[in-house]
Amino acid sequence: MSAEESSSPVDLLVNLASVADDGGLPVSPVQPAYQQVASQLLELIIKGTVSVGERLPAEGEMALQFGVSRSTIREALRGLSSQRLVHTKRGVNGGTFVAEPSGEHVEQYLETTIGLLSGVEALSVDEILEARELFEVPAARLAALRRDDEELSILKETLAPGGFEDHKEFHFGILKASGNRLLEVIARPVFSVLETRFLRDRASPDFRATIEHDHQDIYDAIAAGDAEASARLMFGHLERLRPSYERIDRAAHPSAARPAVAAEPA
Amino acid sequence: MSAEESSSPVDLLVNLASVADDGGLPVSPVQPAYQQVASQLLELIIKGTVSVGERLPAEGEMALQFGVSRSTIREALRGLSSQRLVHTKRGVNGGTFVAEPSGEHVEQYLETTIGLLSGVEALSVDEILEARELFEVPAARLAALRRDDEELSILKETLAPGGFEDHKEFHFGILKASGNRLLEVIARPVFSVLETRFLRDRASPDFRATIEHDHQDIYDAIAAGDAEASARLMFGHLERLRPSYERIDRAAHPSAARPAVAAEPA
DNA sequence: TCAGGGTAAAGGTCAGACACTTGAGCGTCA
DNA sequence: TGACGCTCAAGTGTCTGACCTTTACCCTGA
Repeated sequence: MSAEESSSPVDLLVNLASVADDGGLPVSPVQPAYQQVASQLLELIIKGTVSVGERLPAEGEMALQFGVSRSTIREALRGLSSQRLVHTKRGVNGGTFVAEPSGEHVEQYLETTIGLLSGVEALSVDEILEARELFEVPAARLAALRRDDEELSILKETLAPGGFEDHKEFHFGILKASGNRLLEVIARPVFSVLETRFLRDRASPDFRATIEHDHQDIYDAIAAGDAEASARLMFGHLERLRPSYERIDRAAHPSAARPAVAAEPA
Repeated sequence: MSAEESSSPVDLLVNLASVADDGGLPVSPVQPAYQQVASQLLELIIKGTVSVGERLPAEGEMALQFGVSRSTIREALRGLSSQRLVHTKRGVNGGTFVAEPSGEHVEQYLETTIGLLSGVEALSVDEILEARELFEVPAARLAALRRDDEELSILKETLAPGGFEDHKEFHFGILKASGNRLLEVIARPVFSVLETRFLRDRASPDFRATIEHDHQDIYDAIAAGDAEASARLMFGHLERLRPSYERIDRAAHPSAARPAVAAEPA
């Protein structure tokens, strides 16, 4: 422990040797060094010991401080950077920086994972459809109450021509207008998974017309600030779409066939 | 391209050299090799070219196939394994395996990320509280309709002694009883973030008693199968808890002060 | 004042070596 | 015959040390 300067941006923990728990039934005594390093860095980030945008020591320095090789440090860093907790820059003044957490990445992650879960019977289409209802119906209600003019005009633009993307953008627009960013971040990937993995009849003749008609009605309700109508119409819209999604084995859980619970129009 | 045996479990893509897009405004022409490798492996996993539980080639083999060094392969693998897309085992018959996606990890990831987002003004407590309401009120409604005897008895156990953990377990029990695993996976971390980061008055005198009383009422409604009462009571419960959470700067968005939209008791 | 090249810090990549883990096969001994 | 234990080999984990590449900054000269 050379107490030479201690001028490093962060005083890293440095105690690779302790075993930590695990909890798993299989024995697995120690974690690999790269995991231990990653855990310690993660802790620094979560606890705010290093703040967003701050630079971590150079890889070589960290290797010295942790008492491991640079490769090990790099492997730990790769794990963190793939979770968008840090990002690296090359060149002079380069280095590893604590990343600003972004909703976008969460969405991307959720989309991948929900897709994977559904492909492994850990999640049925019914559950995803139901969750979508649970998210988007209230979102429509909130949008009617909170949308500002800009959000409204963006929403309106998605009504007109009938581009493929507009279907998606309409729903995303409502989520945005709901004013709840957590809801938005969570509901978007749910929507995306349904659209990209389970939607059939994508080009059916009436299908498109029905959707566009529904969207128009929902838009009108939101524009009018009628919360309950917005919710009711969104609910009807989603129910109408329901048969268009492919069903896969509904495993385990005895979930009722038709939820029909999300909205309760007066 | 040695077409010697081609007996490898997976025929990897091998085309490190193409640049791929990026989209970012900053120039950044090519991606690092480890990212390209990670992307290609990710694609194999998402598209199901390699299925869950299957073993990827050994690190050394992949290094040959991709035309990069083993360190590069390992860095790519670390990224994937930190997202729980693969996991590695040592020893004979060890290797890198496509992981079974698990809800648990999603929860853990969401908890971390939501916590981080809230610590960076990208998410206000109000939004998280509102989202919780949006998730748990319908969950209570669904639980009343779907809970089986086992779920009910587990729920009952969380009522009695008043342990600290029981508060949490009660809410988790309801999410489980809702029968929607996606809702469960998403709502649990939202709850956890609120409890661990924003809850004050944790040990207030009446606080505990109020909570336990509410829980009892909700339990009774669920046990009775009264969906609307369950939803209404859960809504009331959450509204009552609301002042116990710390407020932070509500940035940007003009979100209304009191949502009070999640439930609409008849 | 501005353009151009040099420089050095830091990440990216490579090669090769050795250590550690662990299942499987084999052999020994009771 | 069966249980114990040894050895082996495949594969990940880790280290070393080198070199390449990128890039902000400085210095020089027109």
